[in-house]
Formats: sequence, structure tokens, C-alpha cells
Amino acid sequence: MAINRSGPNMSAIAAALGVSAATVSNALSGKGRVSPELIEKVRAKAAELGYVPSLTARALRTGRSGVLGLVLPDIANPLFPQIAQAIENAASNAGYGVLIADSRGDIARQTEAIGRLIERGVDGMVIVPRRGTRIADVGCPVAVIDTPSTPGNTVSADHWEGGAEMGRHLSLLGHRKVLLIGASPASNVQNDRIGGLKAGLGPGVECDTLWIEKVEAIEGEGCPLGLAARAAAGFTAFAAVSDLSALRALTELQRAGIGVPEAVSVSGFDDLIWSPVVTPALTTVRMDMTTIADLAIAALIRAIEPEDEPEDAEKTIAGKVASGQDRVPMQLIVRQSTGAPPSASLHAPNKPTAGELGT
Amino acid sequence: MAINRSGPNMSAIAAALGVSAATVSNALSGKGRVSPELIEKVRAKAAELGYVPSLTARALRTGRSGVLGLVLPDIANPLFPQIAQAIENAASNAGYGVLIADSRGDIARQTEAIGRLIERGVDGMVIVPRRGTRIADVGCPVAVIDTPSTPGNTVSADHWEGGAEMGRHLSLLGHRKVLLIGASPASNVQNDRIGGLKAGLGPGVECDTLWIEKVEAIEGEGCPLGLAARAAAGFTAFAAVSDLSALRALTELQRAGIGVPEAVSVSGFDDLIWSPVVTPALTTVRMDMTTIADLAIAALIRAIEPEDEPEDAEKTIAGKVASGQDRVPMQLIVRQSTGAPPSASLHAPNKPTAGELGT
DNA sequence: CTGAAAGCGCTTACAG
DNA sequence: CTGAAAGCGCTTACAG
Repeated sequence: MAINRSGPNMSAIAAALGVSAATVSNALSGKGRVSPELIEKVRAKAAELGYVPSLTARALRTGRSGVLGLVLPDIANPLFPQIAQAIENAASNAGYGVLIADSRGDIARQTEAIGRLIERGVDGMVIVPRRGTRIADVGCPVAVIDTPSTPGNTVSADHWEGGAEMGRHLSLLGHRKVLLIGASPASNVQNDRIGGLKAGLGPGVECDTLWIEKVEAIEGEGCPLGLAARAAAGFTAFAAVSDLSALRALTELQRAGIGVPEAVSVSGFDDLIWSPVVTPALTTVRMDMTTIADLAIAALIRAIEPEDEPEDAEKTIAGKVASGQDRVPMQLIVRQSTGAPPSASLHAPNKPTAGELGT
Repeated sequence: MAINRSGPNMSAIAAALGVSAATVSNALSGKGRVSPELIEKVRAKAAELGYVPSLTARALRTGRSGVLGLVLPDIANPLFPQIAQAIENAASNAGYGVLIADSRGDIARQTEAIGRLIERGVDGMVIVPRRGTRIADVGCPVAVIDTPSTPGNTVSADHWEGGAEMGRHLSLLGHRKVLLIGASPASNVQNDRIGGLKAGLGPGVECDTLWIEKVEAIEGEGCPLGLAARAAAGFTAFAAVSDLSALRALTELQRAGIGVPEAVSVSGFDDLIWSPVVTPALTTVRMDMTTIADLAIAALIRAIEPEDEPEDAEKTIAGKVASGQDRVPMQLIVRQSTGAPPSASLHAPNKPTAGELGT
């Protein structure tokens, strides 16, 4: 019974050439045990026959699947596109596939999702943990993307320093009374950013912190945040710790007739898709997801692949690899919402997507 | 050499019990060829030993990997979270894993991404095609999520009817001069929505269509859309074909001091993450991604799995399955941006996510 | 430089 | 109801 596959396998190539399957394997994998002429002949025949190697069979034999898992706290998170794209790209450059798993904010489901990935034989996984979760040993290499203040094997943006940069920016602009806006005080990332903001603003600046979650617990979800009153009370800058909160602040202020940026400044974090598109465009701080993903994947690969020779120098990005704790700088992107002229933009705006849906 | 796996395999269970591996396999798969007592004993031993089946080996043997591919035009698309979450969920309920592939807006990369998925032995794939792409036969079952006006094996929201609903809503509100805002005239989805909007508004309403892509080709990316002038010219409603464009319109109008909704209405499509969060919250039309994903996955599974018995009635959602062309109704969500009081909200707002990052 | 053989862990006819 | 055997497609020592 040959229910499997449609195309030819190694034996077919071997038979067509009158050689053994082992030789075909060696020729194709280029481990140098086969004569150059034979290698060429094998390659040609493989191409002619439209040979596609079975990664499944290889996985069974070698014990490595060539697949990595990506575990996310909640795929609906607006930052997810950036993360997933960067990880998918880094992984596929390194020859790995990416299996996604959504824990939907649920801690039990996170465990379950990890288990499913293990069953499927992933060689390692990237975990963006649910708030407050510590990842136990799961029996395969793991890279956690979180914040440096989370202990463990982590790659992350330097959220604190990113906050500090934004704080300095606002301080230089002359703001002396700043409202910091966070979603949840339970978030390490958000606390890091707020800590950095305060430090960057410096001791001469008066700060207050508004946690949206707390306000909503009293006023109800989606309630106004009372920002107009804050503006009246002398706050001139509203520094949110995410672009989602920044957008909420911006529209609430605009709706109240308060001009941004001429009356007050608004800033966010993460350079989410809408940030360059709204009027005024949002000043924000962006994580270097490409680098973070590269570091995470490189760390995983080092843990997975036997230390052969150093061969592929490309895999190790400029000799930098995640060693226990890696923190990647964030990048301040100044746009109109903090009053800078458009020409001061430090970053090309997000390109709109080319898909049918969603744009 | 036993480089593979850490845990026990079937042979280990078989040996521990003094039976054959075949019997263990039959017992565990519950195909009813084994006596109830033995089944129980096998199960117990498997649990005791912490047996985890090798999906890889099963895949090699059966020719089915239990993995589905998800091909996206651009993971950065703001709609991607909804799609990915729904697909991941539907697939994992059906026992399948999901491998992601990003074509990054590039048509060559789409082909390449599909090829990589095939190599990895996916049993089928869900494709959200790049604009204008027609998916060729890829050698495995495919479900395309697009629009009913795209020919082929498609599951989609009924974009036209969704537009019509929005059109009727705006018409009932008394609008007689409406600006339709789209991103790109090359998009079938957007054209369908615009067609529906016009039909829903009816012949008594004056319409004009603004394509952002065209404006930007002249004025530059991120340029103002001149909406204040439109308002001055008598347009009282701005119906965007995506919430991203709607947000752009909303903030541009607000910035110009035009009150939404008391002076003009703004509406969008897709219920993207920020829609319930901005002030005023956006009236929009939402795709039923859960149903679309269920239909797509169900269609794939029917194509993949041999027609055994009808057994799992759950897999077929209420007897409805994608048969060639399936169109799922869209849902109008009325919020403040078109002037309705908050209490008229037809839909619970999106929950903020519980992750560390992005909120 | 090339080949024969074993084996990764499972499932599936086929016998008993 | 249970088992022996073959085989999915590959890779890897080991011989020649």
C-alpha cells in the first residue's frame, strides 16, 4: 500500500541512476562523500523528477523536525503581527517552520498549547508569556520574549531605556506636568516603561500615573478617562505606555476640543499599525522586532543544532547572540503628536498592507 | 544509535506489558480490535510511563501530517490577528496544528511560502490570497478566504451585503451625501463593500468614492485626505471600507474641528482592535471570523480525511460546510461615530488583551 | 568514492 | 482478540 506522497522519493532517483539511496542522500545533502560528477547527476535527476524531500521522514530519522513553536498570550494582541512576522521571517531564513499556538490569555491553555507543540515534535519554542507566568522547563529549548525584569532565558527590548528616551524627549520639549497612562499595573513591561519615563523626565517634572484597568473597574469598560480635566489641571503631556492607550487618549482629547499637539502632547509605544496614519501621527517608541526575533531564533538554534563547525556565520548576527539575558535598544520615533514638524520623523511610516482584507 | 526522543515509545509499553506493538497501537487508537481489559491496561501503562505518541512517525506511516498551513498576504495586516486566532482555534479543535507562512505582499514569496508548506507535508492549507492572485492547484486541499466575487474554492464574508447593511444604516440616519473611502481600487473585497454601500444607500443618496492610494500617489504617503473640505461641501457621512481608513478619517476630521458624530458620521469595516476604544467609538461591520474559519477548516478536513463514517457530527458545524462558494453574513455594529447612543451597541467591545506586550 | 543494512516510531493488511 | 511482518522515506555508521 503506497498511500503516501505523490512525487518521487530517493529510491526513485537511485533506481533511475542505478545507484543506491544512500548515495543519493549523501549527494543531495552535500556532505562531500560523493564524487562531484555523481553529485551533479543526482541533482539533475532530482530536478528532472521534481523530487521533494520528505521532511517528515528526515525528522523521524534525525529526531529533529525543523519546526519551531510560537506561543502567544493572545493572538488578538495588536503587537502580534509585528512579532509573528519577525519570528516567521527569522525562522524561515534559518530553514525552520513555525507552528503557532494561542493561549488566549488563559494560563491553563498556555500549558496545553505548549504540550501540543511538544507532541508535534517542535525542536524549540519562542514564548511570549502571559503576564505573570513563569515558564517551567518544557523539555525543549525555549526562548522567552518578555522584559529584562523577568528572570530567565529572555530576549527583549529594553523597555526601561525606551521609556527613558521618551521621557527625555518630552522633558526637552518643556513639559513639566506629565500624565503617564498604562493599561494594567500587573504588567512588567508597562512598569518598566513607566519607570524609564519617570527617570527620563527627571526630578523636575511632576508625574501622575493613570491605570486604565483601574478606572474601568469603577467606571466600566470603554469609559472616558477624564483627560480633559487633567489638561485643565495643567497636564501638558500624556505619555501612554502603548499606542492603543495613546490612541484612546488622542481621540478623547480631540473630542473634547483640546488640540494635539498645540495644547497638549500625546505619545505612545510600539509603533502599532495606525500610529503613522492618524492625525496627528503618533510619536512612539518602537521595539526592534527584527533583532529580537533574530536573537531569539539564534539562541534556539544554538541550543538545537550540534556544535559542528562555526560554518554559517550569518546565523549568528554579527557575533551577538542571546546569552541568558539580551536586551535590544528601542527606537524613538518622533511624529506630530508631540509637536515636532513632519520633517523630523526618524522613521519611515508603516507601509499599508497589500492584502485584500483589512486595509 | 538512539538520538531520538526522550520518552518511551509503543514498543516500551508493549514490552512492559508483554504484548505486541501492534496491539498497543490498536488499543490506543481505539479502533475496537482489542479486548476492553487490555485496552485499559495499555492505557494505564501508557499514562504511567508518560507516553507521548510521535506524530512524526504517524505522519510518515499514514501520509498525513495533521498540520495545516496558513498563508497570509502580509502578517502585518491589522486583520491578521482575527484571522489567525480563528483559524488556529478551529484547527486545533479538529486536532490539527497550524504552520504560518507570510508572503509579505510579494507574489513570488507567496508561491515560495506555499512550496515550503508543501515540503513540510501539510495536509491542506488556508490561503488568504494577495490581491489579484489566483491560487493555482498546489497539490493539496486548499481553502481560500477572500470574497465571493473571486472565483474558486472560497469561503468568505458577504462583503457586499455587509456594505449594504451599512448603507441602509446611514441612509436611515438621514444622510444624503456620503463619501465612500477605500484604500485601493484593485481590491475585490473593497469593491464589493463599496458596491454594497451604494446599493444600501439607495438611489436617492449622492455618493463619491475616494481611493486613498490614488490620493497618496499624488500627495505623498500619509497626506491629508481633504475631508474638511468635503464636509464643507456638504458630505455628512464618511463611510470607509476599513477601520484603518475610518480611523484616519475620524482623526483628520477631529483635528479640523469637525465634530463626530454631531456634524458628520464616520464608519468603517472589520471591527479592528481600536474601534471600540476610540472616542467616539467606531460604527463598523464585522466579519464572523469564527464561522469563516470553521467552514474553511471543515472543508479542508472533508477533503483530507477519508469518508469513514459520519461519526464526529461536531466537526461539521450544524451541517453547514463550505461547498465551493460559501458566504457568511457580516454583522453591523452600531457605535457612537454614527450618532447612535451607546446603549444601542449591538456588540460587546473587544476585550483588551492580557499579554505583557502591546496593550 | 559507493553500497548494504539497520532503524527512527508508527500503522495496517494479513494470518492465526 | 492478538501477533508477526512489512513499510512510510530518510540518514548514518560500517564495510568494501
